Amino acid sequence: MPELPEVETIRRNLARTIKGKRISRVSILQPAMVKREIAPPMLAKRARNRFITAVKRRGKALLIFLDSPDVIVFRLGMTGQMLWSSPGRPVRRDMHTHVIIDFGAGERLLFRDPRRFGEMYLTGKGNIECILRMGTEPLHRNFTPVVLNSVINSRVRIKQLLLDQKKIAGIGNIYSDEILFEAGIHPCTPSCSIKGVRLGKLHKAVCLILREAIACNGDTVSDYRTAFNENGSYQDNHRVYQRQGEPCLRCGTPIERMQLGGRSSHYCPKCQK
DNA sequence: AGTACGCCCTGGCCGC
DNA sequence: TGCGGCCAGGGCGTAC
Repeated sequence: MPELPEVETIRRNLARTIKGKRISRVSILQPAMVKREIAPPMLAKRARNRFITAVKRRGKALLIFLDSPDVIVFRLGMTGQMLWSSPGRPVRRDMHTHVIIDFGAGERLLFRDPRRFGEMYLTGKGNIECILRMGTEPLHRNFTPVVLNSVINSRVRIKQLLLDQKKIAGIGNIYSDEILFEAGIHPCTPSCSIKGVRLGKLHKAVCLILREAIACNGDTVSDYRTAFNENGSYQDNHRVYQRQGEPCLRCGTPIERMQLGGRSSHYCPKCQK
């Protein structure tokens, strides 16, 4: 499932391929995937003939900036993919391909999403923050232990808090489990009870795990692919995620799994207190 | 207001 | 072997 490291990998791929290019056509094959007030035909019309000035990311959202007041926002949900297709390495569209952005000369970007939890929309550049309403960017240099302390101010269990995009942007179910293991913190710990050394460890773990995952080009547990249709490799580095029953890599205790707020949570009962 | 939960969707996997 | 049913979960809407 695309979380911050996966979207960042795709962003870097697209910055190399589509930045500076002109959109010749936008084909919306599945109009239901286009959300918000601007209807699919209008979106296609407003994006047509526009140059792409930048490819950015905010949390798990991918932002394609146009040389107009508009920006195209993609949210990939659980199984969304952004696939780059060129004459040298063509990608064939299938029943799960919902949008095709053509650049001419056989170059195109495909938005695919089998489970259709993703979405696409067009909005004004000035509206982005207002629409996304996301919290702090964990890899930005202004994300400090002091900032982390200020957002973990509730009694909500830390696992659920890490998943709250309004608090910290971009962390999903895989990385929240991996971060809490790295920090040695039990997922049920009340957020506001994490102070001092433990807070420092948590801050360090957030930065470390996310950077490590980006270095791996993300985590392919199921559908995620880079924009070049390649697998990530972070799944080979899981300490706890989907390792229930297997020995903890640190102490050998079997990894446990529990439901927390409707999401599965994996942890070592001995290493995480 | 802050928190909890159900819903959307479909491929893959499990068990009979 | 085949098929029915259930599970995964990001983000939002609703309920309490």
